[in-house]
Amino acid sequence: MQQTNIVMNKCDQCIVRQLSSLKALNKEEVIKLASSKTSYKIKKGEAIFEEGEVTNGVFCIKDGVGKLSKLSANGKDQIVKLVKSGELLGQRSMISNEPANLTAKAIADMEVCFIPKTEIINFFNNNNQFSLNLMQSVCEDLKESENEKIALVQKTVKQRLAETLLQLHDEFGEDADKTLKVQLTREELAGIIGTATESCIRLLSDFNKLGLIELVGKKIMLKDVRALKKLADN
Amino acid sequence: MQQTNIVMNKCDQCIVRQLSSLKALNKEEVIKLASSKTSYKIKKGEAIFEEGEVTNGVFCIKDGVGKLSKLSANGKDQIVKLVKSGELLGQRSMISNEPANLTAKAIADMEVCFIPKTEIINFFNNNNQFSLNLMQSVCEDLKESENEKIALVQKTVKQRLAETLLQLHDEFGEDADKTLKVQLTREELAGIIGTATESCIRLLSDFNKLGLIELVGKKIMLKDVRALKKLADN
DNA sequence: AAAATAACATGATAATTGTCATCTTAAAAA
DNA sequence: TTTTTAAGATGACAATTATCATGTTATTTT
Repeated sequence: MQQTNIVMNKCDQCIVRQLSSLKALNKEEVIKLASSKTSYKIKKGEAIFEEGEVTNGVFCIKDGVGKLSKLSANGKDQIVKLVKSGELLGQRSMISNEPANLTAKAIADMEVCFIPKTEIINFFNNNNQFSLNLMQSVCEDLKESENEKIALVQKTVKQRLAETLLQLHDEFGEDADKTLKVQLTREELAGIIGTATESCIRLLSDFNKLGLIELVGKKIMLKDVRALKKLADN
Repeated sequence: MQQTNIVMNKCDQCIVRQLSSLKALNKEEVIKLASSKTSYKIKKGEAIFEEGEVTNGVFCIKDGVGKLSKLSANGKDQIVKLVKSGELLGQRSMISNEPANLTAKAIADMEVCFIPKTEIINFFNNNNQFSLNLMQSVCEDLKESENEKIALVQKTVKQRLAETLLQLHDEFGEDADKTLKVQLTREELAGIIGTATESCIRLLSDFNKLGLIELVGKKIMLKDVRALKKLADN
């Protein structure tokens, strides 16, 4: 009794439980979840899963930041999405019954839990609110992906960089020194906006000269959010 | 009794019922469906719904071809997805409880049925197989969107055109004269691959000269599928 | 601390793609 | 059928972006 309580609390108070589709689970379900999950620590740069791998479950992100990306023929890494604590990972391929379409790697040290597919399917079939949540989460991803697809075509690299900087600021916030909290290399930033690393660096340098941002070493501080917004929207 | 049978058969034998998530519905549910749906005919060029519109339900495509697109600031129409008979339309915004993110227009004369949201939610909550199907359908869209997003960045316009021609051939097949069955204008084709109309026309002309395709008036015939595949995959 | 490596930066140049102008042909409207 | 409009085609040119080369500055590793 004592033990189940401890285990339950572990999942019950978890940030993922509070923010993701899992918030729809009832006490009993959370207890089941806690007993079937396994925890991992993943160091910056390491992979959670790789493209083509069969995951057979989803990953809860307790802490850290990760990237979902695909390697191209010419060796460039196109980043499809960043994920942070509170989110679930690998929902799509689990539901589609397919190997992972993308590689998931840690950008900052991560703590994740793995939940086996059988558990998720069970929740999906028996908890309408959970299945609706999961559905809405995938729908949200779809909308975002479609809009990014459109932006890739309709906006210039400069516009996309401005837009991405604003998004990173919105989603991850800033450090005490007012710089962006997510620590991306220029190469990774280029991978998000879909351009060459040099182009990205050059534009950051331009933005810096124009006073839109300030480069503090490798870190980036947004100086003129209004102008960046204007630039992003053309 | 006689009447319910007739109505039920109408939906029961419909191609959408056979191909979409709706295949999971049982007899009773199909009867409910048939009594709540409304049918429309939509002429080529007309809209089913427009961006920003609240649809409050999904559309079944009984016949015809449609495009989901978004108009850019400079007046260009980026096509996100083509839809054909047997598919459902507007699932995402219905589930997300949001106005439509994209505009849906007919590319060829269409017959569609509208199913109100209340019905779909009802099926979703009471029929596990239906909700799983719907989920998988959205997941499939997501995977496709992500892969297209990656292709948009990692491939040249030439490669994307080759790829798109092959996809159109795969998905819609060819007419008796061996030309592609979907009748897209050059502008629409350009909207799919995400390029300027002139660039698209120029590349089609190049492909023609290289013997990869043949231009029969406005129609396109694939002549060398193998070479097109090689080009698309780089 | 020294050496090695990775990340950042910038110039020079080439390739790709977009824009504008003009023309032809096909389709729709009068 | 004639007129008008839309779609397709092609050239000339400009803008954007990628690539290659090279140098500098931070990080790691030894």
